[in-house]
Amino acid sequence: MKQKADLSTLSLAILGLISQRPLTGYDLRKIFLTTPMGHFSSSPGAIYPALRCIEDAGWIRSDASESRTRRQRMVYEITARGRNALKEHLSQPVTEEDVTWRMDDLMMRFAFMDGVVGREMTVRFLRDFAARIDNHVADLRRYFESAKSILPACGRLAMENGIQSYEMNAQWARRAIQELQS
Amino acid sequence: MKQKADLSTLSLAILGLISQRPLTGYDLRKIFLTTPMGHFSSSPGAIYPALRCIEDAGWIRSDASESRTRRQRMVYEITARGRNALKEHLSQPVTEEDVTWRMDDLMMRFAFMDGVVGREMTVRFLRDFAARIDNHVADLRRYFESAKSILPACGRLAMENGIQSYEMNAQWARRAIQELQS
DNA sequence: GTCCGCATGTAAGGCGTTACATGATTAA
DNA sequence: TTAATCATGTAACGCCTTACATGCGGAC
Repeated sequence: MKQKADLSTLSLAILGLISQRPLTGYDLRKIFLTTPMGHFSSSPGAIYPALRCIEDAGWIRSDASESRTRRQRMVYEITARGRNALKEHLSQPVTEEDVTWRMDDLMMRFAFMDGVVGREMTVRFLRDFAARIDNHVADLRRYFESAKSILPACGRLAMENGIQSYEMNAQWARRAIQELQS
Repeated sequence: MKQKADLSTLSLAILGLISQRPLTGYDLRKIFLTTPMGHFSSSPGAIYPALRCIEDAGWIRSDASESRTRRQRMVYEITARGRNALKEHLSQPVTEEDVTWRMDDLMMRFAFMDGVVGREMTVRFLRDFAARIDNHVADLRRYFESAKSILPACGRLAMENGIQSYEMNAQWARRAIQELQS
């Protein structure tokens, strides 16, 4: 009943952050509250249960020695199994469904690749990402061409916004590849 | 206990679609399954309860006369109160929080403005939208400048993606204003 | 008369939100 | 010693998801 095969976006954010350096739950809260990372989630009622769940899976461990004072501060660090789980999760291929429904999740996956999956895998991810988006944009354009004559003005503009968002992401990915390879 | 002051994104989508023409629950499902509208939601377990809830609020009504056969097909149409509620909801000012956490919702609001709030209000919405985004982008850039030296490569690129997404939206809004005024 | 598609729903569960509870440590 | 801040958590609820249940009508 534990062992969730895949990570929720929040769990991924938490595991990713802890993979970069040991953190307490409170540190995580501060990060979510004070940086754009918080775009994805937020506060105690979500973070502490998720932390517990990730700990139960054996992916993080609270290191008592980190807390010099006798305070009840749980400093979590990633375990070897946790790093493997993260690596495997970040190595999943980019699917059509990911692009259609989970763009935020894809971007989160990308954001934590440094030091976990290697430069080559990162570039492959970006290439797949861009290619999947190209396909998806082609689908959207097909739909758009068939529907635009019956769409009201705002509906049409909103749809154009959606298409442009995807196109911007594909362009960004191709620029990112250049930058990572330079 | 009913009377939810504001609409969930799904309820807004449903009310907006029904405001354009009478629809059954099944029609809505088909729209969500076969068009990019479905990006926001999906299937029976969400749609039928939401429909019931909107009906209980008095915003839509099932018109028995629409079903020629004696089948159990509920054709819903918007009521005068529903149109008012929709109009009021779409007239809400764009807040900093909307831009930070509910961009999807904002785009949905925009998409249903035709025939509900008038061209002038629509243009005002877009102007506010663009201005709020400009502010938000300024905040993000400030953060980015202070953090980029310590961010790992992928984290930095992901952050740039976020900023560019917002900028694209502001540009889109300004183009949309031109188009609506021409 | 059987099967498929139309059409509406319910049940259980996941995951996040808001609001509240609780206690330890530090600064005044 | 009192208040603010650090730090962790629980309870109730909202809303969506997946999976299943049900029953009518038309095509063959």
